[in-house]
Amino acid sequence: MDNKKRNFFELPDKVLTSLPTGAVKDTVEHLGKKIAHGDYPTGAVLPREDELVDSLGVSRTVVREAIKVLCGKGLIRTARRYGSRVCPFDDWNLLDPDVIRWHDPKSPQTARIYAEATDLRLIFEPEAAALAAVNASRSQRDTILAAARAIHPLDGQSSMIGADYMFHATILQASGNQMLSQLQNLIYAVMLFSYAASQRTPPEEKVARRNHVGVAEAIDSGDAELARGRMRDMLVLNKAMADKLVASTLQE
Amino acid sequence: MDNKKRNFFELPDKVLTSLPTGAVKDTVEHLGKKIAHGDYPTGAVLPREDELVDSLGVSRTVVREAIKVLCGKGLIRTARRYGSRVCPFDDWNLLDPDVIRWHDPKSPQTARIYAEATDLRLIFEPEAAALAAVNASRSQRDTILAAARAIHPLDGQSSMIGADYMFHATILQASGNQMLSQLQNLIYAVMLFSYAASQRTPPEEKVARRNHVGVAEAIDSGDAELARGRMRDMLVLNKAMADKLVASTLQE
DNA sequence: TCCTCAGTAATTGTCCTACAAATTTGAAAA
DNA sequence: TTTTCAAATTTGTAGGACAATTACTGAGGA
Repeated sequence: MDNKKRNFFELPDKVLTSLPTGAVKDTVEHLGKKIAHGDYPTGAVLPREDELVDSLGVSRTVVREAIKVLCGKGLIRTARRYGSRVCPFDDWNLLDPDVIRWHDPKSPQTARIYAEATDLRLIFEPEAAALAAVNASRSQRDTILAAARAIHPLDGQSSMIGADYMFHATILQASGNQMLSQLQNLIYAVMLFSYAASQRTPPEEKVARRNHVGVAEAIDSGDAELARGRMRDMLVLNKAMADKLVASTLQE
Repeated sequence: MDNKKRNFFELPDKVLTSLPTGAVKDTVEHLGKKIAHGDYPTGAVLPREDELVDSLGVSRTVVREAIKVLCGKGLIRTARRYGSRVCPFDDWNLLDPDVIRWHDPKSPQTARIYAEATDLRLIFEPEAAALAAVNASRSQRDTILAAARAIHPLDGQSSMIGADYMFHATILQASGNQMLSQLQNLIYAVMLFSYAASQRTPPEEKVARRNHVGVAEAIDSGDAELARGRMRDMLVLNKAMADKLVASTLQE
């Protein structure tokens, strides 16, 4: 079966703000990113609605609907005569797909967030792998195996991330737990960050691929214990690299 | 120190939709609950904006802003000439505090969700306890201990839930991981469901209290391994009860 | 100088109307 | 039966008016 396409696993280029394409979506994205990037620090007041109308070139209707969406995600809070203030970070819906996606992968400020996300992965993913070993369907097992084997450094970074993401996302889905499955957004963000922040060396890539295949085979064989252990080992290694990366990013 | 107030741990009666109080918030809550309760099944089309204007007695502006917020949480999707359809359940932001809160604790339909949430708790709470044993501040350890000891069946259900919630929420906060901490919404929802669906017997309550205090003392002593183990044991027991409850709820 | 209090101004909240854009529907034609 | 095209319908955007709330200002008094 050598005729299988190399670039099989595509990155989800289309992001999924469930808002319809249009001015409101664009405005939400624009403001959401600016806030997540720290352009407006905690407690800062956003420009008035009128000013946003002028600067963004949309109607007040659009500005208001966008602001309401951001309120719903906990990023800002509005009050009459006061304006729109940026909420303290604790109040943000950090697990919201959009909020996760809006963090700037290239910003050192968000390195801390990715460190926490990596810790979370270390908690969830071994269990997800164990559940997947039991619950995965035939086709899911195939996808996981194929994705693991598709991690070829030769194919370019985009293809690698695509396969890597598909591997982890499918395991979460195969766990059979829908809430667990939603954490794939987190994994995706962590991946973008780590790929953006560091180039892995070819030997590291080779190890990564072997580890992924090992996990996939354990899941395929239905061995929950083995799958959990291998996933944990892989992520521990991952976390060690992430911590080193975060430390170097923060000290700059 | 017997003069400490019994009803010390209050339930968070005020819900925290970060939307300002007003017509928009009310409309979001109204529609969000109806959708989460299954009044509009997947793929169903919501009433037109005009009809909502009439039936809810608010302006179209308000209806539209509310709908946009719900779009942002993945509950619905809008299109010109088509209306607002309810998205498939997979697309909902199941970890959004509001979405979690909107599930009807008394509906048997949502029992499945709470089963999944209970599984999730079993995954992350033992680790949170272990982290808390290491990272908790002095006052956090005190709060955890006090909350565990405040689980008195005599004080009434509301007070019990309050103490129970404070116990688990403080542990998550003390873990030092902000994303982990946000899962306290999940715990709160599970708690409301289980307390609403079943009355625990006094002996069960006594066991529950002893278990909580055991975890709290392990955290207080800084023994991460012990804390993890005790939390897991407690939750395994909890899950057994939850599964029994879900089974009986579903077969009705 | 500092405090109190009432008035004023500023900002978001709600309502309304009008029109644009897109897409389903249905009828007409090949 | 299939294709094409027009019409009707529903959400999307724009913009204006006023209400409600509250931060700010300044006058007056202690």
